Amino acid sequence: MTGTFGLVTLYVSADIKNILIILSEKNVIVKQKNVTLADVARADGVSAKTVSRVINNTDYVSAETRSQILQAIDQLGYRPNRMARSLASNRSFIIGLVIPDVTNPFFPEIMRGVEHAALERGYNVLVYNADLDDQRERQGLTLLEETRVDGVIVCTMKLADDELRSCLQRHRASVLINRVMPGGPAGIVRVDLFHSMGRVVQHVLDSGRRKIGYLAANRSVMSYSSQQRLWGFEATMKANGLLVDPDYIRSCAAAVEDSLRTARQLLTDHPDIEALICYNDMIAAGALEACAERGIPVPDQVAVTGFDDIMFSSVFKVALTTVHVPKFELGVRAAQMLFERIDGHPTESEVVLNAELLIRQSTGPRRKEV
Amino acid sequence: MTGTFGLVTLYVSADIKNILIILSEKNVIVKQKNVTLADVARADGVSAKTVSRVINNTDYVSAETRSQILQAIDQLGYRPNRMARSLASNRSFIIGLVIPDVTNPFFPEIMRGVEHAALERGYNVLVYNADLDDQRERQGLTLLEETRVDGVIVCTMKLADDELRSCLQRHRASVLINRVMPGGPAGIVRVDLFHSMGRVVQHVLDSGRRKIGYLAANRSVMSYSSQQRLWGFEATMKANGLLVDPDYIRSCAAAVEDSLRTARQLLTDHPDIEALICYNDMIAAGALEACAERGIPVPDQVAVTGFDDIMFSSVFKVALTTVHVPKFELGVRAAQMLFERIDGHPTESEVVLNAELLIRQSTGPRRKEV
DNA sequence: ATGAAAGCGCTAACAC
DNA sequence: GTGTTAGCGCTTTCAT
Repeated sequence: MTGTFGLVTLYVSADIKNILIILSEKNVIVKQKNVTLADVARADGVSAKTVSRVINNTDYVSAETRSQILQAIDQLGYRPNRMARSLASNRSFIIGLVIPDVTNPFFPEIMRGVEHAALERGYNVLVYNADLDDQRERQGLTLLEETRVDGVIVCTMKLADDELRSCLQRHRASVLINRVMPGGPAGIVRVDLFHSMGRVVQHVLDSGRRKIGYLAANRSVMSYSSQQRLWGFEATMKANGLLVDPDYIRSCAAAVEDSLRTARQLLTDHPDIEALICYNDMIAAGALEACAERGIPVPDQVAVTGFDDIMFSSVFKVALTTVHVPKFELGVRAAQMLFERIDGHPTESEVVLNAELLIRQSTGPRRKEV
Repeated sequence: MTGTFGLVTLYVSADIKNILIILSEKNVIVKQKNVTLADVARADGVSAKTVSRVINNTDYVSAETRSQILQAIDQLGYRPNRMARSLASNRSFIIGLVIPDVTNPFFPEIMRGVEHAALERGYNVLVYNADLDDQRERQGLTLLEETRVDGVIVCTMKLADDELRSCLQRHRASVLINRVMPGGPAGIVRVDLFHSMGRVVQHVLDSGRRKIGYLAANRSVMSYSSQQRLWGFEATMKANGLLVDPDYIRSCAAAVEDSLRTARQLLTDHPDIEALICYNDMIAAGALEACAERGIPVPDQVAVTGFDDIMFSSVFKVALTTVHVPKFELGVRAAQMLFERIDGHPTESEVVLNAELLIRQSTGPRRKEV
């Protein structure tokens, strides 16, 4: 083929589809696109297998051959095709991570933990954000299966036990974060949501408050995590001889806007409320806003608590009392547990990490004179 | 093969490696693992290609055959292998998204936009979080290349122009968010960072303030985005006949903790400061904290501004004046632009979306009596 | 220490 | 409408 581009005439003999022509100011670079293992092998006069040995660091290859191959790889701009590699080896070195909502700062921290542990082991992480939609949860799990990831880490979701179990069953290995599944195929890494919420509630009751509102997070179905926290609340109330009026429990989406609306309504319906216990920090942010709007002093009149200890909980209108959950660590441990399972040597089936009550300004003694 | 498990004797004739035996309380389920297209075809007595037609919805297949195949797929639990599919078709239907920091709520919103647009087009999104590390940025771009994604969307990063250009060059299609690259291979979707920051500064100056501190975000290298915002600040100061004292400009990591430290120091060094202009909302959160610690009233004594309008900026100690950036939209447009490029019909090379000054409580008239 | 051949699961380009 | 034949780019046997 002959073509004239500006002042340059190119003579190209190879397959035209595989040629990449780069024109910069002073020079013309003709490169082959889609360079394959075979191309590298050909350039070096060795077999494909030898090149494969070099890029995978398996078996011995003479130092000389190796460096020559490395050089050719660099020169040709070769990048191994992961798809082909996975297909042939039946291993993708990718793990999947399904999270319900990236916009909740709780999950990005888990992501970071998973990534950290994965990178260390030479794995890559494919993150799927379900965006609070249970249809998307299904889609994510299916996509990851089609991608033939080596394993999946799933954060607490709305999928029912049965469906989730059968989804996980289909994966080579799986780990659940903050969700239990007795007799399920998955490893479990979690904190004790029930008792942690209990500690929050006890802390609030200890300051002499009795009329307690609860802001729950649930749309259609209640997740395991919503359930545990709510039960923790109820159990602690009961343990203190207090009745829980169902009208003091409201639910909303785990987002600032929605919880603000819900908190407003609750405060209007029950102006005598002395504390707002929230499912998580995002909801607590809305609760604090609602109090601020109404000029309700926190904690002098109303105490507010969150859960998770997201990065921003200390800079809210009032620094938030919450439960510090080791998010990064949760991610790291989940990944490690997954690798054990991928390798076929699971040592533990469940790990419970510590979560600690973190007392800041949004709780404390009630000042009656208000 | 014959094996005795408990009371059950199994006679299995197929390849033992491909058998999955599920023992539940009452029954034994023998399933084939790793079901392939060929298995489905065999079960139905049709050719592989016909099955392929059904799962891809290409060409016509008689309704009867189709429903039979669908049934067999369901019964066998078949899941197409994306790796094999990509390898054969040279299309992955995956796009890559590289973001610098998931823990900054700015990026999750972009993610959602990209995902939204991608899902609509049948694409999946592989997110790579560089975790504020330029080495990780490289790794991400390389991983995506090895994965043979159909295109990449890259959010403003620290990689130098030359290196980024050559990375993008290697991809089939690419779009940059909030970063320009003249003559580069990538499409561009951005907001006008320079002028938006200018508007923020003008707004602050208009309230009569003159001693302005600037909290920049940069570690080793300044990103395009850091640069634009800083320049916007400097240009507006100059346009108002004000000198910028370099010691009023400090830089820190874009995280609450670090900006708190930096803001403290700046306020100590220059107690006469009247405003803190921040690179983004996360840094502004730290600035507000520093003011709160010192009992400095905002905005009566010091005004504080952010940039991005992250979800939490309205619930900070003082509701933050900031620039509302259409994050979701940025993601959607970037994805759409990428698809045009993947399809080989790019219509636009650069799109500039509107960003608006959002005035909340952290700015306003200075109250001299303080 | 290196190579040859087969095949991973799928799609593409043709047949029929 | 449906089947056949080749690969896609790599790893795996098994040779040598």
